[in-house]
Amino acid sequence: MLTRMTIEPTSNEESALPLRERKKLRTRRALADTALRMFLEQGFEETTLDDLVNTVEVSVRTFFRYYSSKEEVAMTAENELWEAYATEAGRLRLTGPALPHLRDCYANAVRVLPEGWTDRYLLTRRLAARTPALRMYHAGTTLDLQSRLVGLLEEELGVDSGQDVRPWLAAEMALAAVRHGTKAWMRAHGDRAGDADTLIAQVSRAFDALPEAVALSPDTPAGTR
Amino acid sequence: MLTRMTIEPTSNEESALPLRERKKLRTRRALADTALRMFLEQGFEETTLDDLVNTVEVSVRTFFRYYSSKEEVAMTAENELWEAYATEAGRLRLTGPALPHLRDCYANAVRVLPEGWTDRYLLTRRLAARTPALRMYHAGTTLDLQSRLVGLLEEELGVDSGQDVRPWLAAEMALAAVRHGTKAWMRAHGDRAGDADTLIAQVSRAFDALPEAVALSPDTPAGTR
DNA sequence: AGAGCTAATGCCAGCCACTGGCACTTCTCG
DNA sequence: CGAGAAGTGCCAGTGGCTGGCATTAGCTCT
Repeated sequence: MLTRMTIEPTSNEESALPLRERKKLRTRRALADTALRMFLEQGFEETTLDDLVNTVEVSVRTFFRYYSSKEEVAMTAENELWEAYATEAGRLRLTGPALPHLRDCYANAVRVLPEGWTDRYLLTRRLAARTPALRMYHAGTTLDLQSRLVGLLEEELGVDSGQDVRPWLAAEMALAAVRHGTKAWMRAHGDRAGDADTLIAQVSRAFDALPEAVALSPDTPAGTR
Repeated sequence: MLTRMTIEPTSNEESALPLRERKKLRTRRALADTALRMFLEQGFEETTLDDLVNTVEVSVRTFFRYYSSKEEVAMTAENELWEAYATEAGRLRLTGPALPHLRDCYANAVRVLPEGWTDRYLLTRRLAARTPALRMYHAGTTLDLQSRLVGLLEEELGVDSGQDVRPWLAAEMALAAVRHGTKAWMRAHGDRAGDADTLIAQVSRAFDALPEAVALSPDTPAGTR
């Protein structure tokens, strides 16, 4: 249907793609959006894959051509963030200390994400917070990201991550800051939508708390929130 | 239970237990040992649960009364370590800086583990290193441990982990040090058995590298291995 | 020593996530 | 428009995991 489109009709958005690609994108999004909605409404375990694919009206087989697991489709929004984070981190040169750099890369990544992402992300995190299987999956996916960050640090610093634990430790710290900054962000939002700037602020705050955390001791009580 | 047993027969080992308990323990160990062996020989994915339970000669149903997943039985040795670590951390008072304290608790935990544990652990880690599903599972189980450590830090430091990210960050750092110290330990052992002291040494080294990792920067190249 | 209790096990039937193979439809491009 | 490719659906199957119930085996008490 609608074969030509030579004159570029509306040409709005990213939909200047061939028809087939647009349909794929629609299916992909329908799956992720419906999954998130259904999982939030009836629970992750309680919603079967059949429920989901029947609602979206695709076959199970097709679902698995888009997403490799039930967990993955639930965490789409987060995976988009990881993708953006890795891209940003690979794009910028490292000129100063590694952790502030990774902090800024995170901020850029969040800003790069499309309109409306923040809301989906908040919902995704809320779902994950009450679903053990998704917390597990989350922990797993950060392993990939971690390796990628180490690869970049290794390159920029000219160290060998096979010999030097520090790049690994730094990457772990960055991800820890992201995780717990995000948690603080979620806590701050009772149920109204969160905004990207607050997210960035909370995560940055967590990054900045890293040095205090290393030195954490009964003698030095006070600190950032 | 254990009504009489007044004369204490052989009384060797921990097997001064009632017969039924001893059988359970034997089944439990047979499952873990056989699983580890089979997974290493033919691969984790390639070995079905049926293979395992047929070899040990128990029913599938019984298997799941001992272990809650295929992953768990594979990682038994590591779970013993987490258990010991949490126990040690809960046992000792925190008098100085948190991270050195957690480092020492880890060392104690390793020393508390029974004879022969180190070998099983090395094999377990080797298996995990080549099995994505187990790396995922590993990442998941550390979440539990992390919460427990935070609970303890919270108590000792009198801070509210709901308001203060630092205990979370410190716990993450401790686990990061454990993970990458362990990795270094495994690298050091081509294929001969590793010993507990070297493990402790490598993990302690990683703990001590944490401050350097926070400060990691192109300007400060050198550092611990 | 034997009866009665309870814990542990085995068997069966089933759910659900996930996969390979093949036929069929739908878009694309020359 | 027609050929080839890309995407989809159906089907049958595997494997991890669970609930329910009958059966067995260790424990306890007299």
